[in-house]
Amino acid sequence: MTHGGLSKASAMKTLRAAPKTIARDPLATKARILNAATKEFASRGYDGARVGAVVKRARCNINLVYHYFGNKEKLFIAVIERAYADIRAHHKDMELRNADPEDAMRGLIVSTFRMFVDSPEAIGLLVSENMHRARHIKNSLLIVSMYDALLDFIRETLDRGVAKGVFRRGVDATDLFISINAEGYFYLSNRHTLGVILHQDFMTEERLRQRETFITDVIMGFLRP
Amino acid sequence: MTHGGLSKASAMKTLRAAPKTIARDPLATKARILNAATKEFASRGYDGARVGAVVKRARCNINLVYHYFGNKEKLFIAVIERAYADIRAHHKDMELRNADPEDAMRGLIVSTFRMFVDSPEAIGLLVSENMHRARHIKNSLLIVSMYDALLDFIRETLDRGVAKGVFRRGVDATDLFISINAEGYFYLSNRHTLGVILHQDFMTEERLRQRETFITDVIMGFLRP
Amino acid sequence: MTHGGLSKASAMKTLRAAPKTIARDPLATKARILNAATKEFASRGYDGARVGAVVKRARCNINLVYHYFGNKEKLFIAVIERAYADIRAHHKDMELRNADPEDAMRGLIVSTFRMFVDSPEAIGLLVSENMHRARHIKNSLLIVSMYDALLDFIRETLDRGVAKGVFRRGVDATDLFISINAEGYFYLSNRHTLGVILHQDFMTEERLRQRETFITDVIMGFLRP
Amino acid sequence: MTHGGLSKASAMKTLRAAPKTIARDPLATKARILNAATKEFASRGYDGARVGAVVKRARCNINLVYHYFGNKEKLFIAVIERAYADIRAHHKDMELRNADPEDAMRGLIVSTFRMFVDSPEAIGLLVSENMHRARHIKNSLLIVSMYDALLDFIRETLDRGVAKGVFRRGVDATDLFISINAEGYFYLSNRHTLGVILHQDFMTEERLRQRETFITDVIMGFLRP
DNA sequence: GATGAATGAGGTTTCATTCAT
DNA sequence: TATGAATGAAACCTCATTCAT
Repeated sequence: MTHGGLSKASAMKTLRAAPKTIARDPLATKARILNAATKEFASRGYDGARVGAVVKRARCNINLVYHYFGNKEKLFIAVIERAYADIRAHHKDMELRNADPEDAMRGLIVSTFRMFVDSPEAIGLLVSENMHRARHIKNSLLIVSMYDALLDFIRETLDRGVAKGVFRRGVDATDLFISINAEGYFYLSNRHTLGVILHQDFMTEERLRQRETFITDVIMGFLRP
Repeated sequence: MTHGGLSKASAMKTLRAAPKTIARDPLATKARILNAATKEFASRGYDGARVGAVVKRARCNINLVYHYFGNKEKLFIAVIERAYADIRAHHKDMELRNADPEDAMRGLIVSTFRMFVDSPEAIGLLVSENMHRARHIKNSLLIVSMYDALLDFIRETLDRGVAKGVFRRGVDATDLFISINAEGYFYLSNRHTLGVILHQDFMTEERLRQRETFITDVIMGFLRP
Repeated sequence: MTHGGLSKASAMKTLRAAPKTIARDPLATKARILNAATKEFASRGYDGARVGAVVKRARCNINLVYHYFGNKEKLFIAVIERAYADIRAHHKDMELRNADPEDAMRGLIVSTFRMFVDSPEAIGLLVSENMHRARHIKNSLLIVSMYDALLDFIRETLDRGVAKGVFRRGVDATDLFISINAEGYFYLSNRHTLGVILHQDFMTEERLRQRETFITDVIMGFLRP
Repeated sequence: MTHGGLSKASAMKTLRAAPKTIARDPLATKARILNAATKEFASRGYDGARVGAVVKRARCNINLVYHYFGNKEKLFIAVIERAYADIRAHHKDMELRNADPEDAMRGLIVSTFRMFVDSPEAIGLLVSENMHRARHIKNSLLIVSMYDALLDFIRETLDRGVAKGVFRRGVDATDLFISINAEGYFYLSNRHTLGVILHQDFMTEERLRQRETFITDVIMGFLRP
């Protein structure tokens, strides 16, 4: 997920007359709103987010938000739909790359962790959506079936590892998927409280590398036969 | 300055109405407020929580909240301080129980998971506190040093396991602590979105037992030499 | 932490009602608010003033006050800045009118008194601002230097009177300025308590004329060599 | 007026058992409340004053205020009645002291100014009472006739001065009384705004002496035949 | 006499949303 | 398309006052 950078391309097109308002480029405006909303919702949560803050960040009039997205809730839905799509896309190109089951698994672990690190909005949006009991994504057919392929990939990789004799038998793919995500998600989502009770800064590049290695060790160590 | 003259009626009519009291058990009232606030903050987050909802749950006048706790933020601090104390107490009596390092580690894993299961508020409060960048617990000396002993326990258990030849060498206690928490926390905190994308109900007793076993397997499997 | 589970209904129902607009003349609305606020603050003081009373007088929605002025305090600042500007403007056109020092001084005395009489808000606002230890005007560069020119005028008039032999020597311009204001201000600001202890109505046109004459006599009598 | 010191005498009696509460001396408690209320009302005005602040200053329970004084308004009335009595008492012993009319007049001028300087509460209370259109003192028979004697004294002194040839003829006693008060009152009540627009500190002992001299010069200079 | 719990009313402010241009 | 004025609802909080002990 690379929001905040998404609008750069279309923002290029905005260099024209300039009538008296900044941008007269509907698509760019809409993208700017979506990017701004992503940051706002991710960092403050749905309830903490202010549509006033979104329009400030997007440097546009508040009514454009309502014009393009209807209301706060629909704006939020647009935000998480795009976020989920980005997350899933992030995984897709990795799935078919490795023939070796151990490399494939290691790739998934690292890619999952790095996705959370590189897309700080992802966690914030997931937090919000869970606080609201997944009310929004529940109705999104797109999202509901988004992870079927990924689960298949995990299952298949596990099977190939077992067949090759490098993975233990009987590991549940769903639980494994959850664990792979959990190890990175919790580390990042709770970095502030963890920082306080563990007296560390968890966001230095060095510490992140240590965590990446640790997570890989945990999962791969567990998978050993 | 446009002229206007002094206004017609003077104010100073401050005679208010007479109330009629009901309860009259201060400790119980305060406890009721704290319990109600815990539920409200945990389920809605700090921003989503409404002081009005707290008093409704606590069946008391709204001003008692301000009488006893000052304001919404101080009430929230009181809530998380108690929550942290409860969580920590939950671990304390477990720490000294097992001589065997493997049993001790298994005990910690299970106890951590069950704590999250049995105290649904814990996760909600942690979520909120992290969304606000831990700004409340940062100033709580009590909380800041709360986990030092637990970390020592983990370190010592790891050492004993290594000495006994049942644990691998060189495992970082902090990362292990994070992983043990992550495995249960994420499963529960994200159960709603996970439920949607994985088509499962993660809160049945059976599924919870499965997860408990899985987490134990992951950590203990990883720790194998 | 007492257990309680997540609460029943989720929030996020933020659909508000639809309003029906009336006016639509922003400048007039803003002016109406400022005028109403001037009266309210002047007659009740800053603390006694109610934003609700302002909007009632201005016949507008309460939020427009916040839309245009930010908050109660900023509204108050806007009110006193305008009031000071009006007071000062009241004096300005008088300063250059008289070549004769005695006429000039008499003009200042009368004009000061009449300004207080004609702008009943002025006194109320000054009272309020002094009760709050001038904390609002302190930061107003405009107001801070507003009276420098008037003081120069007084100084110069005194000098010319001394040179002409009609004023006594050594009169402090600042103290004279204070006295000229004091004589009218106190008479008007304290008219209610004075009315009670002196058994008079101080606001009849006749009584006001008597006071005007008296003040002129006091100052000019004092200035005699 | 010497509030704030009034309770010292009766506070002496408080040195006894100390059951568990600070003072068990009703008179001292009542006096403490009255002194505290005087300061609070004087510095904040009626509307700005908080009965909570009064009880904090008086170090007593809030209900004692209601027990002794009924409510906020009655407390305020008690405060200004005592203040007026003190002001009047301040003048009384000066009235009969001087046989010489000029000395008597000078004495009144100085004594009035010093009364305002030494009793900072006096001005604050007068300000409040005038903002509320003298609502409270209007019904106080004591206060209504309090100044009759003082006015007589001024009239008589003026007459004696005219007879002696040192005062001008035809000066109105009421207006003179107002002016004598105005010169000191305004200087002190408006010292904050004056400080800002005139760039001076008006409360240094030196500046106060300068003002005292100036006021005396103004009135006595005016009274010259 | 003294205390602290409890209450109701209302005040300021925020915020999502819609109307009018 | 874009803008800013206008609106209603509700949130947090304060404060004077009274009840119960």
